[in-house]
Amino acid sequence: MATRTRRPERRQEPLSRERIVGAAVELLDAVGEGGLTFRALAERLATGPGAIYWHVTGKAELLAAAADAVVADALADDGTEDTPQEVIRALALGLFDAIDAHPWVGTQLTRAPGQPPMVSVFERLGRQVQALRVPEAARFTAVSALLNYILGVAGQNAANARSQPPGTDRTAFLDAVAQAWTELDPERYAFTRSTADRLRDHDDRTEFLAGIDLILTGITANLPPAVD
Amino acid sequence: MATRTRRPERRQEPLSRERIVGAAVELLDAVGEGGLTFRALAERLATGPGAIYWHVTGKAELLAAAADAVVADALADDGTEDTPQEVIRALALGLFDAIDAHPWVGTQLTRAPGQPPMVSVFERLGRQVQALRVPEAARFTAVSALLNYILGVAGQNAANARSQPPGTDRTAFLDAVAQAWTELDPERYAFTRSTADRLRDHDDRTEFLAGIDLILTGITANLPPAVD
DNA sequence: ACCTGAACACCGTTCAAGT
DNA sequence: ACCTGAACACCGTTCAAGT
Repeated sequence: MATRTRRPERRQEPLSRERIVGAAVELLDAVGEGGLTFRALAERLATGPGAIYWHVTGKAELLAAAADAVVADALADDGTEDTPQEVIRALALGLFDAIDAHPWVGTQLTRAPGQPPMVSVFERLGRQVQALRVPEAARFTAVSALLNYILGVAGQNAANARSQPPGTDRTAFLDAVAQAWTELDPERYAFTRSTADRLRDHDDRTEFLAGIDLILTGITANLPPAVD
Repeated sequence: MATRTRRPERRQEPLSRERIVGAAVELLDAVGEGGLTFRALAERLATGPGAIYWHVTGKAELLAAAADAVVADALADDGTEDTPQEVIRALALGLFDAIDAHPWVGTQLTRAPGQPPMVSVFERLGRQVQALRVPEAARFTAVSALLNYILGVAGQNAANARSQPPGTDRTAFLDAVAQAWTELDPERYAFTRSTADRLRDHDDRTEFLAGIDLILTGITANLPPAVD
């Protein structure tokens, strides 16, 4: 009976929602948004496409679950920052890094408001905005601005990734775009042309954070003085 | 021969890129993102699906062209506003209204940087940021923040539209989400729960503009004093 | 040059049949 | 309860054949 115990069969564990979502994340990372197929996923799981439907209602839910898994991971640790600004920056950077590592998440993040895991982000941002002493009437606006900005960057990241085959060199990509900018009409696109160098040299992460800081500055600009 | 001149045949004009894109916009508006099909579009144009490929390379280009047509329309008039802030607000509102009327545009707007028509938006924002006396080194960040915020709202709008059948009542939708918020765990989602009323009553357009103002405040907060 | 429409390859999803 | 995989409906795209 040695042969039977020596090497477990290909199908090690039974299928489960967890395994399916995990395999979906791997597939999405490997081949990008267009590569997630029930057939490809089934092959990876050594089963037929129909089996997946026992654990997941369809592709939309699968995609959402994959994105949620990645984001939940990024939100896992609460951090030990001091000021509300620092907490917000850390939260935003955590999301940014997750999306940077899994660009397809960028498109999935934008969903009807109040779906997990974005409601968690909303909640965390809200608490910090509150801690910043933003008056109640202005909090929704402040949190929405931060969230929309984050979602915008996320979507842009996803679009950049989609426009290139997965794993393409980032510098080469930026060089190409910057080059295209310098070839624009000098009159109609004077500003864009003059910014080509900045585009080429900028660091996405730093730039993202600078945008967060801009919004934070706006949020805290006209706060009533503290009265404790 | 009266019968021949009385009523022109179904196929009035010859096919053209313009007509195709126009029909695509109508179809997208009528049935949403999922409804744009080469077969449905061909039927609307009283031709076969293959004919479309003579004028357009594929679905991606068609979608992009449809979005560009809508956005170009929204950017058509330059406005007569005075301050840079006012110009930026008017530009942003123009985009917002276009996306509000054609939610599917929201997903198409996010593309590789420097594609028309977003490079026009970038350019216009850049000129105003310059007019605000933002120093050169900070302009790229400022414009990116504004643009990413706009794209985030656009994407959120598109997601909301997608989550509902086209033409669903907006108030009912917000009521449902707000209701869901009030049913969240009181401890873990204290802030979100307390914001449900604001969500229900807020006006998207006003809120969007308030976010723009927040970023503008951040951009102008620490400018060096004018020295003219 | 431009249009036609059948055909191809591929996809999400279903479902009768199995264990 | 869970899995299998053939089958269905539908899609983007191609292309030989027409005008």
